[in-house]
Amino acid sequence: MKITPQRMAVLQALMDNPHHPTADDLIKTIRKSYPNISAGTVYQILNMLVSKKVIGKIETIDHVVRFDAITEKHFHLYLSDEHEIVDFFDDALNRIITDYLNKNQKLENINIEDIKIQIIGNRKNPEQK
Amino acid sequence: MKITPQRMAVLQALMDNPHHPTADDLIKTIRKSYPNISAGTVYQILNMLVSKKVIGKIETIDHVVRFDAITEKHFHLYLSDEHEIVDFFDDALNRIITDYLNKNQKLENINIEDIKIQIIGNRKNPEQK
DNA sequence: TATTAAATAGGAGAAATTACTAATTAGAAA
DNA sequence: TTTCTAATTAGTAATTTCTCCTATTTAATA
Repeated sequence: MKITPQRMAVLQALMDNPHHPTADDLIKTIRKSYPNISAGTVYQILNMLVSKKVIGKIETIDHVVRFDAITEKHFHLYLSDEHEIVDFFDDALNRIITDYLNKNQKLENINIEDIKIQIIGNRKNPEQK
Repeated sequence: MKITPQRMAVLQALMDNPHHPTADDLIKTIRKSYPNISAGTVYQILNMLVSKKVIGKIETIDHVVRFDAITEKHFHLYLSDEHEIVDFFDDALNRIITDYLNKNQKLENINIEDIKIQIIGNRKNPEQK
């Protein structure tokens, strides 16, 4: 995996943006300092980074693909009213679920690689963030 | 919500297919017996059924939108090698997670509407299904 | 039967993503 | 350094998936 200016720009742009940007968001950001980077290149780099597990690919409840620079294990809380994704870190929960599933007879023959949890909800008092 | 031949055909096709078909799969199936149903109509009906919670809309890890006739609460097990989605019913697990999250301080101000769990894995001995 | 509203077909169009190819670039070898 | 080779990229075309639009059809109502 070579280091190229395009790859650095994509990774930098994603690391600078904690709001789970879309491919298009990233293209627009990168083009401010790198006007003629190709959209195809950005898509290709994002896919490569995802396949190498350097970044994550997630999806909103309304089926928009977004990217995530945080690779530590975490869950996503989707605030549907606000169309916002909030990262949710909880090792204990992860352990509870993993242990539970590992003990499950039905999954005896399954090698569990990952568990994804999406919590869908909304703020009880939206006015006071 | 009127009963029309198109709506019946969409629902029937989805109920007859336990493999979480895509919209396109459904269109092809329905056209065998109903050659000139419009793709737009199928999409529109699927969306309506989803919004009325008659059916579910899910997504593979490779971001393909699929539909699911089963509306009981369940999780999805993605067998990535086989590109297959298996339904996974486990009320106990659902309760464990729900209780845990409801007790969580960080989610105090959040009204949890739904929890989606996707287990990603593969068979340990793929030859002997 | 006439009227009205809802639903559909069929095609155009939009958005996101991929495929392709020629040109460029990076790193290795000489 | 220069040359070579393979990987990478830009730019564009094409594809896929899905939505939008409108004329037509169908169904329900009076």
